[in-house]
Amino acid sequence: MLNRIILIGRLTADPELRYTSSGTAVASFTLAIDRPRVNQMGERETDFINIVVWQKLGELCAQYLRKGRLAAVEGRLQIRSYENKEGQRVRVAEVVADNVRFLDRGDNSGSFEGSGFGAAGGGTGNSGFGGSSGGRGRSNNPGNDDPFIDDGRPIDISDDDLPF
Amino acid sequence: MLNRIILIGRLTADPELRYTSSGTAVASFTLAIDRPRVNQMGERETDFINIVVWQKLGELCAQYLRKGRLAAVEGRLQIRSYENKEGQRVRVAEVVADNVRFLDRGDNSGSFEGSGFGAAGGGTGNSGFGGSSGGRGRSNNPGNDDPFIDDGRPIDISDDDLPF
Amino acid sequence: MLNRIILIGRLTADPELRYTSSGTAVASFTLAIDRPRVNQMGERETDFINIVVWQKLGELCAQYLRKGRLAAVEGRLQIRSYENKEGQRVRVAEVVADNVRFLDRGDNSGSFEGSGFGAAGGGTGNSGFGGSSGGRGRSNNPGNDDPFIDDGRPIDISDDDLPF
Amino acid sequence: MLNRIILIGRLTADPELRYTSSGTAVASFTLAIDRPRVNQMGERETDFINIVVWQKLGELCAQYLRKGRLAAVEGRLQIRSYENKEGQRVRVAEVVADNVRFLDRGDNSGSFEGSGFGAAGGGTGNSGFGGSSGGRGRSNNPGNDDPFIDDGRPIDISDDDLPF
DNA sequence: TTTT
DNA sequence: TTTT
Repeated sequence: MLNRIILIGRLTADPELRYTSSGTAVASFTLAIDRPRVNQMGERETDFINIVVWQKLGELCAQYLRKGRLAAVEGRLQIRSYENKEGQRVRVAEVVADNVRFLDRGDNSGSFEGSGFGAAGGGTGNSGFGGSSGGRGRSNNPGNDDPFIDDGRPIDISDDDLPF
Repeated sequence: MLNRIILIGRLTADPELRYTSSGTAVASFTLAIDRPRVNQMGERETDFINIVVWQKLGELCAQYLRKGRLAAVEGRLQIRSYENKEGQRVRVAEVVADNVRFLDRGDNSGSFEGSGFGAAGGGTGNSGFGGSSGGRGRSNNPGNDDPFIDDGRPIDISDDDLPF
Repeated sequence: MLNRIILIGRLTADPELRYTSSGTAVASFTLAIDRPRVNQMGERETDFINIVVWQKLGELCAQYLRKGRLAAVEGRLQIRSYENKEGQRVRVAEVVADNVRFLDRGDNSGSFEGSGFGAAGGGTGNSGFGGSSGGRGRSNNPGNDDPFIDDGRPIDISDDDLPF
Repeated sequence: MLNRIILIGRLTADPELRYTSSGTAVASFTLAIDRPRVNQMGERETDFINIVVWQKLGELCAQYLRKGRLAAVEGRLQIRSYENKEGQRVRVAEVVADNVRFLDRGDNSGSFEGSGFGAAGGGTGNSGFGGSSGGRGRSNNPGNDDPFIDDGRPIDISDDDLPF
């Protein structure tokens, strides 16, 4: 009935941008978020939360966000379930973002100012990607050392994953 | 830096109430939440999200919530990582709730009215649990058929899991 | 940069449905929300928060919500500033909702099941209003006893108020 | 039943720190938050939202936040109603924060790193106020030129305003 | 101005 | 009354 999450954290790595077979952009990255309190051993723990951003907003994330940057993400928690190569059901939690704010500019930034959903709305058109625009896929990973496998994300993104 | 989630959904089963070795109560249940839109195949999908509630508020959940009930949950998304019996790292997503609202009374309800954090705060005293108040543990599960194993939750809850 | 509010409360009265001069629907109602704790005098206080819902979702609210009903509202807090008839600047806080959930059915309800943003998106084509579709306006209130005046809402809703 | 708001914006001025007659700290400031879209006239509008922060977290805000700084605020929307000197009822909306994050350090900052609720919890013992710790009060404002009057905030904060 |  |  209602599913809303708001996160502020730092990217653990540069975003990855991929495209579905029909050319829809999807960016993914992980946000590191420190827990508010230290645990029993006095250590500060961190949650690493996977974020998925579709379409133009995803392209903006891939363009402007970088490892270490601070971002605010607003979206919906989604539990995806798939079968891994050992035939076991694996459940993956990820946040499907519909609003992302870039909260620091970094040291090397130019005149770019904020962005996110608003900017995405006003955008510059759909950038015209062809079908399978060179993106990563099994063929690019013959050694099967695809980091997404361990990670629970499918090698190829199908249009069935589209949330809209 | 910030991690806040708000959910409204229905319980897939009655809550389970357990106790840590030091006697702290912890309730857990799963919320079924329909996605706002149908997918490519025109099906309405559902996310099943595990909720964990500590202390008195957990006991209130165990007492008043039942399978099928509608509840609002407010908390923090936590990614717990542990090693399963095959020695693989498994990541479990769960929401640690600090506020729960009971949104329908059910047919057989008495005069009970609402609850959640407020009630927990003002509550009626700490209900006097002894140290290890009989809770479930490995000793209660000699056959090792513990449903929590498949589920990614440890058989015994240790005090290290306490979020406060 | 980010402005998100989620409320659950009961309607203090039936929603009011009006139309801008160009025929856009807008519903408004007030939600009564009890504070989580009692105050110094041991009284439970209540916040009365004005909600505004545009377009089709507004029409659904007007159709299904009634005084006393429980609703969840998700949106943005907006501070509107206008000049009253004494020439003073008045600031009005209201929540512009983009998601509303109907959380109880009431006693006399039929088979209606949930709704809100999802339903609004897929909707039944409940549209096609003419210009000023009979709505209330100054001409309907010659005695100037319009409750909206005291309330800080303009007598006529202009298209300038549209948030989209 | 539930009332949660999350905001990210910039302070319009330095926070003000006051104390109740019993010595409880309360900080207040205003957050400027741009609306996500431009209005009919193509202008970007801004909401100015008053924030109130009690106790130690309020003192941290007063210590570290300054005009122009970016902050994330999490709390509850409260509608306070009082009678002004003309005898009219005035309603004031404000957010009572229970979590504040300082999102930029500014140019002249030292080594201070983040803060907010967590820091407030573990804090550095910044306490020990006497009864009426020199704070402002009517006696300090014989000329009645108190800026809070226009603002809708009472001249003296009474302990009745305490939300805990 | 208010809801249960 | 306002911030970048």
